[in-house]
Amino acid sequence: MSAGHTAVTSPATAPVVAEPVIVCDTPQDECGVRDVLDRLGDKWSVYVVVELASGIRRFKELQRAIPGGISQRMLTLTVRRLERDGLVKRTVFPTVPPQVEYELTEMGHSLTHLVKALADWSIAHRPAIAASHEAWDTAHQDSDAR
Amino acid sequence: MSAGHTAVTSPATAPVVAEPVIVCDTPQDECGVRDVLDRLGDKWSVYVVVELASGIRRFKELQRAIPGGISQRMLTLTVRRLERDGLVKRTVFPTVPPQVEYELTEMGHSLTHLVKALADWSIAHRPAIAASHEAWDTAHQDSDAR
DNA sequence: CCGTATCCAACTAGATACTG
DNA sequence: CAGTATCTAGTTGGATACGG
Repeated sequence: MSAGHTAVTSPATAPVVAEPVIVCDTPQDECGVRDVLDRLGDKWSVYVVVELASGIRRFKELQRAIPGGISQRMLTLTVRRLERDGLVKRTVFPTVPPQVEYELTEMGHSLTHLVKALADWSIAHRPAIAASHEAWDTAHQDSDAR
Repeated sequence: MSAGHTAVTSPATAPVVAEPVIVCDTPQDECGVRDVLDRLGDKWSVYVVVELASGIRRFKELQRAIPGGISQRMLTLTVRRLERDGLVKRTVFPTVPPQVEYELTEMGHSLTHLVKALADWSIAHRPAIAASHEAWDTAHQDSDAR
């Protein structure tokens, strides 16, 4: 195609977009990304999904396994929400003392694939992000905070 | 066999785990999923990334394009954070009036692939989740506080 | 046009105590 | 053991006004 000629409107000339820019059809409607994020974006849901990905867990087991120490209240809320979403199945055994088991549903398991992808990306780019942080902080230590 | 009598130890018998249960090596350390989620889990970051996936945008363009109407404050905070993370590149043109352009970095573009995966999952499972919600609500409209 | 600063409302999450 | 209820602290996000 013809070389650069009239880039009147914007100072930027090259689109630079290397990839096919995959996203979605309707930028105005957030395509549904928000849905998943509203589900996993909270503080604990991911931990529960990750732990449950390894198998069936009881309430207390779940609580102990989750790093950071989740409170009973938050674990209950999180697990209830996941159950309502159909990602987790809750089974109550009418024993004494009571026993409740949690496990991922099929849909819940399919989510673990996404979580895995997220983790992979995170680990792969962690050094780059850390470097970017340092560069930014260095460049802004005078004008920014303090 | 015997009726509900002594199911003391563990009522669950079969592991039921169909998939290879892919997640990560260290369940105790959240594997790094939290990192990405802390980045995308907020209210606006994803919208910015999605919009920027289509090309270079100016501040005002970004603000107008984002559904729901983001405030200047939040757009600034969001975009600054993404810049610090190395996902977005910010270019200032010393013109009058000032002009600032935002675009995804290479790393930012790689993130759009994840966002796409998230969107796909969301759209694919949206009906199932909605159905689950309805079922749950119906089953709990009596015992739960509406 | 592109922000920054300040104040304030809303939501989220923790600690604690109590129930079945 | 597995929750529920209540109260409170911390964080997030919006509105507005002002500055470069």
